Amino acid sequence: MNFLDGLNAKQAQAVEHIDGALLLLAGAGSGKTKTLISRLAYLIGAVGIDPASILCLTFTNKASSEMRERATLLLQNQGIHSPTSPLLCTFHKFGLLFLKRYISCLGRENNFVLLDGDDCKKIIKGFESKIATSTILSAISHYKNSTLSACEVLQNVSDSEERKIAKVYEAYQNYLERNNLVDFDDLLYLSYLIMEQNPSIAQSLSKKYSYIMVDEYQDTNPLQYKILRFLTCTHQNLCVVGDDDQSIYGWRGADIRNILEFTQDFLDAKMIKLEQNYRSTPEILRVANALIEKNSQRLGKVLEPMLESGREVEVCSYESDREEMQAISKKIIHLHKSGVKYEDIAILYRLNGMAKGVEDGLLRAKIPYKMIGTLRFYERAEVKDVISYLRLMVNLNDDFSLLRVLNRPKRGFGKTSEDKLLHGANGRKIREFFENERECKACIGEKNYKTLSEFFALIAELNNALAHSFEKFEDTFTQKIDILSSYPIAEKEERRLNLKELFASLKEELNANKELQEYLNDLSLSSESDKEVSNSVSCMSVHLSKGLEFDYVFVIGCENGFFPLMGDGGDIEEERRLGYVAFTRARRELNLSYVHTRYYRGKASSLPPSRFLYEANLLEDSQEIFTTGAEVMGAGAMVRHKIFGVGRVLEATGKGKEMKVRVSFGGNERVILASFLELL
DNA sequence: TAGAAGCAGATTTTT
DNA sequence: TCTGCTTCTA
Repeated sequence: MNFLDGLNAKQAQAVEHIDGALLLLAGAGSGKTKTLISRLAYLIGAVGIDPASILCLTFTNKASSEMRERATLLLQNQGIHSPTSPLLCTFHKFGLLFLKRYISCLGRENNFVLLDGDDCKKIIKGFESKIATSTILSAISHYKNSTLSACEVLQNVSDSEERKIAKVYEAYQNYLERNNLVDFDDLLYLSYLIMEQNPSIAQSLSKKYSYIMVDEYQDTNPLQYKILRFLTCTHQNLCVVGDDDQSIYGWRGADIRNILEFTQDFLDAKMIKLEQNYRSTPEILRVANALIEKNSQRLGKVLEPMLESGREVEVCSYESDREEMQAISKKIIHLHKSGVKYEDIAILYRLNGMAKGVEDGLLRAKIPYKMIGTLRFYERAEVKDVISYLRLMVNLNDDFSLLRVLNRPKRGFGKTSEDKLLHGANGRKIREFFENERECKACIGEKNYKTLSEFFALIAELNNALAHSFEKFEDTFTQKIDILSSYPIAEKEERRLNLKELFASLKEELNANKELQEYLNDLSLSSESDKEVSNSVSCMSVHLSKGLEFDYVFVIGCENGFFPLMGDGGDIEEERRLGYVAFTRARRELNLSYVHTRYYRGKASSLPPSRFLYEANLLEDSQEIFTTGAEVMGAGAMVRHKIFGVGRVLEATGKGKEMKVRVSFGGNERVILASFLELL
């Protein structure tokens, strides 16, 4: 058997570990995915374990499909074909499958509708409150991910705001239950509740899945941890893979203690460290190691370079963000001319707010680029509109979808009428209210009643068309519903393409005999229509870059305050891990830059270089730069700048930290924040 | 009803 | 600076 081919000793050791808990601590670029896939194939192909008893959980669809494809290929190459296959999916998909089967334990029907973040926001807004919906939503999410019910939260509130939020949580959860709706967190939270209330279900599931693997274990939250505990209640065959140094979702409830304490949590758990890095040059790894070493909460590992030496990590400073992008554009063009493909280059930033400047800069330099993560496919308004129609076709009682599209395209049923309708329905379903013809007419008027009636007829017509054929359905839809009518002409073409894509995917799934309802739930679970990046520079937040790699990486905005980001609730260790993730994306060259004046959210800010640059030994003597007595920098004074060298002050404006000076460096004039200069 | 104008608020976001 | 919400006006 050749399942161990091409693996190093540690990787092979992990693959051959069969029974008992295993923590595979896999540093960036250490062949984590390869090892995981080899282990999956090994269990099936070499050990002879029934694939149906293997469960493999990931966080993203991308990760699970990649694993599925590569493991299948590996097994095929070994001539192994099995009638069964392992369950390989995201945590949330697992929750969805679980609820489909067991939600009846909570007295609910299994035709529930899965809500996305937008829908949840709207529901929350319905419960009037002065607190920001985003605050409430993230609090509720946090409660669910900590397995706290509204009731439990209410018993432990300490102030009035918390109490209000808890009340909304209670109302929200009741609402979801009444309407048989489920949010993302519920997929796991309700699954947890069911297993907690029905130990026999947990046990039988644990027996069914006697080998469990979890990818990106450092990102698990307490809820996922508890579910894993249920799934392993009859055995300890849990293999988790992760990197404590790449835990960057603490703010979303991920608990780094899950990975730090794994070997204490699971009996006789073994830990194998993968520290050999096959991705980056020694120069890049030296910098990444130096940075992450400054963290105290870690299991501890050092990335060992396997590649040959390359160029030193470059640190550049510029006067403004605009100049920064100009310089980076120049470098990119230069790289491209020397044969580097655009798709091997990435620009990373800590804040999405910096994306705009990056885009402008690349546009000006005529460099093809791709902004990743700006807007998700299924979050686009026109896509959501169509989805709402589809949802209504499945469930006429879905009032959210109804209210979203009743007046889209415009049917003269505006906010006033909507308010009347809701007020009149008084908690009843709109459909139900509509059926009480006389009462409803009296409430919203003849004209609106007719609109509503025609609307319901339209939904019925769509259903009839779909029953006939998909083509008939698509025809009817496009003819009767002009979704794009209210969008500006400039946007229409792109939106039309999105709809085309949506219809194409729908057709494909329905042809594969999928139910419309099933399609809709899966759609909510799938994030991006990952079009393959070809011939363009990738631009994204550092968070989104996790798991990706590029030959050339530019990390912009390395200013103290932006990266690390300082704000309340800021966690310097997590910021540092974020820096580590950013640095370790690079294979050949890493370029870090900071600027003296950055325009962000319409305001200019002048911040010193990132402390990470000092911690990674890329800059020296932070004190000297920060603490120069700016007050004495009058005209004529001689100063030194880290980058521009020695110059003479021509003019000084502002006071203290805000003080700026105009300096001549050998004839070149620049206006610089005084704190960046050293007085000679 | 629907578009315009005015005003607050704005990390990171795998599902 | 930009978005999304509320209020105002034709």
